[in-house]
Amino acid sequence: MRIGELAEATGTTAKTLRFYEEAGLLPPTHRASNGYRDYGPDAVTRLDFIRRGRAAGLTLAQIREVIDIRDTGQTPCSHVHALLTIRLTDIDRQIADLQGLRATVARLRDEAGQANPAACDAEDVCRYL
Amino acid sequence: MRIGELAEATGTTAKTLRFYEEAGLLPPTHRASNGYRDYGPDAVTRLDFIRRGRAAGLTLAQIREVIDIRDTGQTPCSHVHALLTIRLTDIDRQIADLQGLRATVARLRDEAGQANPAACDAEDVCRYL
DNA sequence: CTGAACCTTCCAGCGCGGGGGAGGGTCAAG
DNA sequence: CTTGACCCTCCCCCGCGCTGGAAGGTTCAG
Repeated sequence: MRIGELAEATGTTAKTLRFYEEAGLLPPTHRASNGYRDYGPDAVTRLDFIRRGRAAGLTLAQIREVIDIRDTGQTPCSHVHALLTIRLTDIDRQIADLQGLRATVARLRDEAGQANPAACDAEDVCRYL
Repeated sequence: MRIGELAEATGTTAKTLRFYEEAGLLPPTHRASNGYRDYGPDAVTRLDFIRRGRAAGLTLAQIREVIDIRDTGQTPCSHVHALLTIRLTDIDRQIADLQGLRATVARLRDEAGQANPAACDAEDVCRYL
């Protein structure tokens, strides 16, 4: 299949597919005699894999890591497990950070009171922040 | 005070201060006869304001908005209130997104099982993702 | 024959918040 | 007199994940 068909089949764009190839996420594929890229059906599988990784919040670099391991013939499962564990820790930290931030912002806002310009003093400062 | 002193006093760098001036967050300041920037003590106040805004997750553009309102002589309080309300909504959405993502990633990881290479098939896919 | 819809490469830019380093002036101490 | 610590402007670069556009080749329908 050609790049446009693959793009449509996987819900992405030809631009992105060329970018993925450049980034090492898709192997350089066979070219037809006219120079057009010619993809087999496994390209769809690989792109689905990439899409799922993205949806799990993995970076392209992390996904490429997994692909590289697999391409050396190893089973990347334990690596994926470790990656997802790290990702979970990250997410938990982000949630905790955001919850702390939420409390701070809520406090600042509630101290303000919507129509209380007196809380702004004459200096270069708004006491809300 | 000179730019390096101001940087040290506010826990930032001279580079960043020049960048803030360029971005309209710091007013172009008085220059000494040798061309060096010469800051008064209110620069520290303004930088603290900027730092607090950053800590609340506001973008430089949002902080500049507030500063611009204040610099036209108005009290930016109700604007700040609105800004923080929007920011709260954003944070809540981010937290919800992350909690959904956390559930997804945790499920993927727990399906994997740390030492279960059988979950990797021979195709270009790891069933964990 | 012409036009549209594909494809190719290469180069540029976004948004965000700066950082690196070149190439040069200035100033005080030793 | 020199050394070192500052300061100045200028322009380019980072990560991240693409996206847009120019300039050209190919293929197919009408």
